[in-house]
Amino acid sequence: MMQATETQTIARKSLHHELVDRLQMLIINAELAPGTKVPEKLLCDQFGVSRTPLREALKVLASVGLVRLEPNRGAWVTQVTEDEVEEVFPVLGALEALSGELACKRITDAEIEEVRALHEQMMQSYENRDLDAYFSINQKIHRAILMAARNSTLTTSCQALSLRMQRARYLANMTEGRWYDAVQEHEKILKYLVARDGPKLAATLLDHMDAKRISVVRWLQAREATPEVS
Amino acid sequence: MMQATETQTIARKSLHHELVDRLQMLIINAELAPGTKVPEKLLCDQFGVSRTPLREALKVLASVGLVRLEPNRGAWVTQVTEDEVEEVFPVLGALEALSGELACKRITDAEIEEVRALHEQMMQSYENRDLDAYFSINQKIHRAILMAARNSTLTTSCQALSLRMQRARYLANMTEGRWYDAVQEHEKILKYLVARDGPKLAATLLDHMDAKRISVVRWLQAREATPEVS
DNA sequence: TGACTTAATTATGAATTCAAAATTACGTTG
DNA sequence: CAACGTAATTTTGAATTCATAATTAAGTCA
Repeated sequence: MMQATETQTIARKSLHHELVDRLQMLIINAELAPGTKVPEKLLCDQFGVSRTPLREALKVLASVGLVRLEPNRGAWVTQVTEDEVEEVFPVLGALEALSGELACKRITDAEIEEVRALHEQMMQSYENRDLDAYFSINQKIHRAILMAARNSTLTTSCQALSLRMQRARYLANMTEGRWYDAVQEHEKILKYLVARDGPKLAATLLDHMDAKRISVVRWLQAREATPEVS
Repeated sequence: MMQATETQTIARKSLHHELVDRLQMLIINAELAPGTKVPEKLLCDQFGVSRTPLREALKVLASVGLVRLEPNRGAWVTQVTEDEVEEVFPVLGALEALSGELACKRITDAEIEEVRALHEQMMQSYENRDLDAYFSINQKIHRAILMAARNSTLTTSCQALSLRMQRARYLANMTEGRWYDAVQEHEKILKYLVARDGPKLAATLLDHMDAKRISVVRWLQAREATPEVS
């Protein structure tokens, strides 16, 4: 009746587009380690593609800052630096604040219920001290608010910057105290979303992002002071 | 003593990077018309390059939304739609507001003087009803504020979105009334920058962008109602 | 003539090839 | 044996080639 769906899935996007996604994943999960060279040949073999589409994908990744292209020396996975964090988080904050603002105007009751459900799941993860689950749900909440803003340009911009900050689980570092604070912030986020109070939600998201920035910078600084672990 | 600088300049960036810039220019100046197909072969001939680097450049341009890639049907120059304008301007507004906020914290007295000089030039252009000069200087002012914010991520994000809105001189359409208002807004922008009043500057830039959005949408709507001119 | 097939042509996506640059391996000399 | 210089190897950037999909042109039949 129909071909295997996998064939369709692979055929759906062009090769280079598929590769952009795959490479992004590898970089975010630090399977391609920050600061290392992108092993072009190896990846071609692994994905079973030629260098042409892979290199096309690398150009795209370079344009969003996930890799750096050095003339005649290939592509290198970029590292998250303190300077970069200080730059990206304020921008991300402004964009998330806008998403909150817009979401309050456009979100449906059903969508609010979805966020509430996610929020409760997240709280459960907090109780269980299950950091992986907490982060996964956390991201879903932010994405849900972004979706409710009904602005694909905003979505794209936000996600591009988020990706850069998501690398190597940098965000997964939380002290007990920071985790508690983050949870409190999320209570406010839900409250203002339910109340559809745009300005207050925007302000809270901005604070939330700023607190995250401080936490990440602190961790990077501690990391820097520590001798490199293999 | 040294090679011709042009050789250096050409050698500095890779071919695909150079092509990204060139194609961007062609699209912004509508030499590649919105809605038309990107003439791959012709451009290769004109630039004297093979398809490989040109196609790499097209993938990058697609990722920022200046072209759309249709599977097996090539690259098409995207059109500025009303929906897109309604999406992009709020995001650009949030980013410019942030740039104003940050600029007030970081701008030097010398830089403020530069902006003031640009502002005066722009006013002169307004007196002379020289729209081209006005727009050129206008952009320089916004860029100067952006530079003063000292945030390259913000700069990149802003410029990517600005590019999309700059296409085909859409912004160059102004009624006499809108032009007057824009000039008033710019007086406020300068005033708050000089006073280093971040919040007020941010708010003014936001309003400025919103007014621009309305003006552009109005023009697009009028355009839509008009039978197509060659 | 005008709609529909089918064949020729062209354009696209991706693999391959090739020249030039960078890296590595090796040998030489102080 | 350590530093330098040179040759072999690998990698990179870009041109070329090739299979396939899309478009155009030509031919057929009502």
